[in-house]
Amino acid sequence: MSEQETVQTLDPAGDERAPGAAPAPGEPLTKSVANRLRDMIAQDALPAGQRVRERALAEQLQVSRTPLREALKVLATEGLVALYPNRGAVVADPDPGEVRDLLQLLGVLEALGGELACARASERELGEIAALHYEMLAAYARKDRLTYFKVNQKIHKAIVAASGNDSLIETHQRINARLYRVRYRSNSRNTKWNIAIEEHESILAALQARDGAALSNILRDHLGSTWANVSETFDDGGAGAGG
Amino acid sequence: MSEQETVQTLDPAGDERAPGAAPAPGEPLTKSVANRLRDMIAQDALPAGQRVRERALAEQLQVSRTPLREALKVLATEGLVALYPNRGAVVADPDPGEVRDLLQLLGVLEALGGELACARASERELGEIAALHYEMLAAYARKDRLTYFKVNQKIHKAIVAASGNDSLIETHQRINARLYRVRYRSNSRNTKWNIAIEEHESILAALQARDGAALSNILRDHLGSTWANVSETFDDGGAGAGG
DNA sequence: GATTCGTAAATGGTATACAAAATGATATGG
DNA sequence: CCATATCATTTTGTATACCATTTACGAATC
Repeated sequence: MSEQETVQTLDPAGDERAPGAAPAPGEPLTKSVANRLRDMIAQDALPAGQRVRERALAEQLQVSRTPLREALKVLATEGLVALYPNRGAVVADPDPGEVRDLLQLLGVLEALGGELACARASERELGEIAALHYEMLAAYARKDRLTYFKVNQKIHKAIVAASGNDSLIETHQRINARLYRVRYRSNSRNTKWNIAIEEHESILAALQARDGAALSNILRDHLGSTWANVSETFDDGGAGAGG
Repeated sequence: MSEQETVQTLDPAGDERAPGAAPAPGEPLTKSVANRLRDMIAQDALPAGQRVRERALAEQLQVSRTPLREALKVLATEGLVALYPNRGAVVADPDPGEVRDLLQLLGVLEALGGELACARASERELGEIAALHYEMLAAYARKDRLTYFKVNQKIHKAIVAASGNDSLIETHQRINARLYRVRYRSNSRNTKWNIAIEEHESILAALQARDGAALSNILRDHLGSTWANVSETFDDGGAGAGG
């Protein structure tokens, strides 16, 4: 049997999906709950380090414990929560070392994505990335940190998406999700904003020149400077994730 | 902060764990079932493309449907099975394009692992990798393909483990698991065995010289030739070229 | 004879109930 | 006043029951 139809990956984690309770028809509750939990973690509705009470959360989400527990197992596999036997789930709270490791990993993923994108991206995809780049510059000119952050994420996602390597795209999305909260926090205190902008100019240039080797190196270094910013937030404010 | 204790990652997928029904005390059934399913998939007890019947499998494993379903959700997140809404689970059966993508991804993961290993591995770790290397040569001399395959896997795993980057180690393990079956099959028909051996000599040399840049490049190319072997096992001869 | 519609069996999705373990409080003894 | 042990409550783990959807099979019709 070779029916392929619409496969349920249980983890699309697409761009902007409607928050709240938007139940797609015929969609398993587990998937819907997993998506909602990811959003809640990303926007600190479920703060890092906080214990997750199944019954309370299930009631809040208007579902039974069964799909919630299945979703938690998925989130645990993705590294967004940690499971302790007989003691439930805790929202993941990566320490500096873990964040550094994740950024290092994300670096090589984006490096590969950029290299493949240079070789395989369509002109239309390159144009869209360029458009996002200028959107980002606009946000920078307005000192609109929130918009900058979101568009910045879109750019990196678009570059990897242009690689055409689905496994890479999914892995990148997953690692990125684990860093979302930390990077969001770091973004609001980023003191080296201009450096990031300069690097992005190089990124766009290499991409438009389809210089895969150059783009690959830039992207790795780019996340190196991201680490420089993020690590600062661990020094001063970050310590006690007040729980 | 800092109760770390024994965190349940739900996916250690350690080396050789006892097959059959080895119930660890106090271990959640979901985790145990997930491990058993991974083994069953790896050794074709659950053939690729086969539909998974929940009730039958649950009875076979002597558990109820609940932990089995939770385990299937985890395996789906790992890409080992695909879930179709209201139509159940199917063991993943990657097509050539997907295998090529996964190998490309695995390549950059091992490249990073090798680079970090050169910088951070202890002498003891290097010694163990060298020992495995000679074990592999022994299996090659005996034309013992099964032992060769297993030791080969151990070597690559050990290199990445020596990187010290836990997130990288876990991601590598996960991508590798998705390729295990295909590579196992390809191993039994590998016609370029000597080339792989030569490459492994270079790998060991670069590692012992702690030449991270060199090892990084070799490991990427190494999986390129792995693709050359694997693609032969697909009847149509493989679509598209490697990297 | 092929196709389509209807019905029945089977399968997956969700909720609930029960059992085991852990956490927290309280009381008691030092 | 503090430490410890015991007990009640809470919470997780697992199994089972119920419902919705899908799928297979057969009959009727074109």
